[in-house]
Amino acid sequence: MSNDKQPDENKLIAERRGKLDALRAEGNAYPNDFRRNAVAEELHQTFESHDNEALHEESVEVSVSGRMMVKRVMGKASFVKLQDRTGQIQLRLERDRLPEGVYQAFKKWDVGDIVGATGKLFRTQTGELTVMADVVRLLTKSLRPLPEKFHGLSDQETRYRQRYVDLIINESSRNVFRMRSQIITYMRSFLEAADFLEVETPMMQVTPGGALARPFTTHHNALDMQLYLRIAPELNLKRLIVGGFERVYEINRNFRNEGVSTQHNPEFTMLEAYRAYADYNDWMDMTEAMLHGMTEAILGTTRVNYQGDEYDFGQPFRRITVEEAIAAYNPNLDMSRIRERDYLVEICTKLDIAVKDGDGPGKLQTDIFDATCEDKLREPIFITHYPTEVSPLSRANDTDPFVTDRFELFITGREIANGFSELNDPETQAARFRAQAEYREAGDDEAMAYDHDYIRALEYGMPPTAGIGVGVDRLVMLLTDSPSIRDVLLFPHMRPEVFD
RNA sequence: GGGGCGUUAGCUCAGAGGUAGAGCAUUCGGCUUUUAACCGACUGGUCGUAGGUUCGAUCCCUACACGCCCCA
Repeated sequence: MSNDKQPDENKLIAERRGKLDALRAEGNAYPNDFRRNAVAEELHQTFESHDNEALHEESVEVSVSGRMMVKRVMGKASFVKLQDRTGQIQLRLERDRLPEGVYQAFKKWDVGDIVGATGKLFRTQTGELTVMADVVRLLTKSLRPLPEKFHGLSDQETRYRQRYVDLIINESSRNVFRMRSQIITYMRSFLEAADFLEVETPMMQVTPGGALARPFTTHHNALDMQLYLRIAPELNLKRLIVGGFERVYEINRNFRNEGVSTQHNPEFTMLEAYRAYADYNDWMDMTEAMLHGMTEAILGTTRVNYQGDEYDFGQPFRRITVEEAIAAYNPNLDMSRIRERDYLVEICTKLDIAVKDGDGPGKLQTDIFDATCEDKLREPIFITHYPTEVSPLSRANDTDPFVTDRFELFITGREIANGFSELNDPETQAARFRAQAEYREAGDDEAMAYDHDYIRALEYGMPPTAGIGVGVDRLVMLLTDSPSIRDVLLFPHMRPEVFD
């Protein structure tokens, strides 16, 4: 056993391996017959108002277990703190209360070991609820020392690569992931309450669609064919609307073959939801209601602190069009010419935005919006009416077909959600796909592929529908005040570690 | 892809062209109500990797790796 050495072995680990060898010699070093009947937080709550005298009279015996995070030996008695999933509970060990030899053995145990104990509750002189151990057992030997007790673990790389250590040490990190779970649970309950059906659609697709992005490719050996990891579930979810489910949603991973940054991870989580007989205005209302309710339920307030600034999720969010936003942040522009390609090219040149031959006025408008408006949209705001040219799956506006009935929600200068009334005219959709195919041939590898089956589905008739996508990771970042997406992903993508 | 910063003991961090430092942890001893427990003694290093400059490099230079941040 002990010769299966890890490459980063050191003296501290060697000492613990020696202790493990001794445990093996004595019997089962990894027992699984200890059962607890209480967890820390529950005990603190239940006995919050019980003083030492009351506890003595009640004579409450409990069994607890967890990781030993503190070990203070004072001669013939010791204090220990065990950390379980709810918090920490203190033990007191006295040599003369424990069976012969147990206390001597305990002295060899290390901080980080998993320990179980049974005994009566009491309060120490300073009032801390504590278990006076009559039984104490080492349940799992920890071979690796934990980070230093005061400063903890702050090295970012180790926190991401060895998330298990981060979670052991950093309460704040545990809280981020608890809150992430609550946020997703809230989304589910919000949508379930509105009679949405949760579905799961393929991660591996023959034709990647539903977004403008570069896909990951993979290969199916038995069928000898190329497959793509999905960049969005959109087209499949709308097939389900055609199928008659009318209200569906999926919370799951998308994969995009792009750079890694504080805002981007190659795989990330999206909520996508589609609702028949609704339009993009209905979804703006629902999104507002969901975020309002979510912040209240999870944070207890609709005021969200993010990186030193406060954002109000309680008020109705402003709604302005892309062109209004461009006008607001570029006061010198001649808005009467804002759809003229020549004029837009001129502006882009001034702004140092690269213009490609195939870029029409809609694309150029969007580029100008991205460059001059996006990062200034701090308070929650819906930007509406994105150009049809850059919205191949959105329904064109009835009175102004240059734009679509689409919105994006921005908060802290970041895109949080994207929704629109769906294009359900199969012939128009086919034409939009053809246009995308031309962009692709012109060299745009983010352009959409023509999806024949999706057109066929629309030909059966998709009821008037609107949908939304919400970037779950970015929302979690906002509500947990996390500066990087890696802080809200349990195992963020990292370059492989070299073990030499 | 470009730029900036970083990489020293298990962890958190100092350091200076001339024998590598602290605190915590570990090891040993003491201590029966501690709270970063305390007291005493000891131990622990390929200074990210590879080259170069130099009498001498962990320090200066170059490249590379990994990470963090900013930009595209």
